[in-house]
Amino acid sequence: MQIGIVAKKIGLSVDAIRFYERNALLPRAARTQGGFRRYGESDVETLAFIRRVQGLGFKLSEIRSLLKLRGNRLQPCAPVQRRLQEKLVDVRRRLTDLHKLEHELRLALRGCNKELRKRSAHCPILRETNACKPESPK
Amino acid sequence: MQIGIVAKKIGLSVDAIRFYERNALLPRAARTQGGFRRYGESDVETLAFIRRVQGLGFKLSEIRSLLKLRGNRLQPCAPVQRRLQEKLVDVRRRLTDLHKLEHELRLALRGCNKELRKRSAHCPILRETNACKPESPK
DNA sequence: CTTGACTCTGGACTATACTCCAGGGTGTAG
DNA sequence: CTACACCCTGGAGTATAGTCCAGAGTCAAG
Repeated sequence: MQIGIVAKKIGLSVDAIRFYERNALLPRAARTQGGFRRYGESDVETLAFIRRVQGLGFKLSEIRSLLKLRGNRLQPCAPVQRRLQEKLVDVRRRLTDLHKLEHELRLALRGCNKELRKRSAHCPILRETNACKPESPK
Repeated sequence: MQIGIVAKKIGLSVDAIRFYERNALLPRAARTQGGFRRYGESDVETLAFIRRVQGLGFKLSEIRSLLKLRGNRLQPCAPVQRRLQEKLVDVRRRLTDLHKLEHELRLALRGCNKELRKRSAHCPILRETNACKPESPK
């Protein structure tokens, strides 16, 4: 298969596949005499794997390390599990942060609404008053 | 006040303040003969404002537009409210996405645990089987 | 052999919000 | 006057995950 076919099959751009090769997510593909990349089913599977774990929130550098485990003959679950666990922790931290942000935004909006009910057009966010104090995010 | 003092006061780096000036978040500061920036209280307030809304999740380009409203004599609440509302929608979308991701990760981990209970060390994530199908995140 | 679709490489570019640097000038206390 | 801390400018670098490009070559069909 040539790269365009694979790209279509997996739903990636040709450029993305070449990018993965350049960045050691894929081995250097076999070539025709003319220099065209030739792919087989196992390449397609690798790309599908990449998409799969990317969908789990892993970044390419992390995927590189997952791919090494995958290349291992006895594909050991434990290290994968550890990575999943870490990623879950990370996602939960981001969830917490976003929930806080949502809260702050709702507070700020409440401030605006209050002002509008008073028929004042002056915005409490724009005023210097600490209308909403987001505790300087580090 | 010179820039270092302001930086300390607000909790920003000197470089960040200069960066804001270069990027039109702050007006070009007044200078001494020697070319040192001189700041007054209103500059400090502007910087505090920037930090405040940055804490609400606004990016610098959005803050630039908020700063225009702030410069307006009658600081109108309505447009600010609209922006807050949009930001809230955005944050909620991100929350939804992250919740989905958390779910996927928990599913994947469950797959690993099941495998370990079977005393098999082979990882369902690493196998080509669609152990977890993240629906190609377009 | 020609045509048209496809592919090759290397490098530049995108967005974000800064940080870090060199090489030089300034301000002020002693 | 001399230190020494501070400041100036312009530009490069950081991380991420690619995209887009020019200029050239290749492949398969007709």
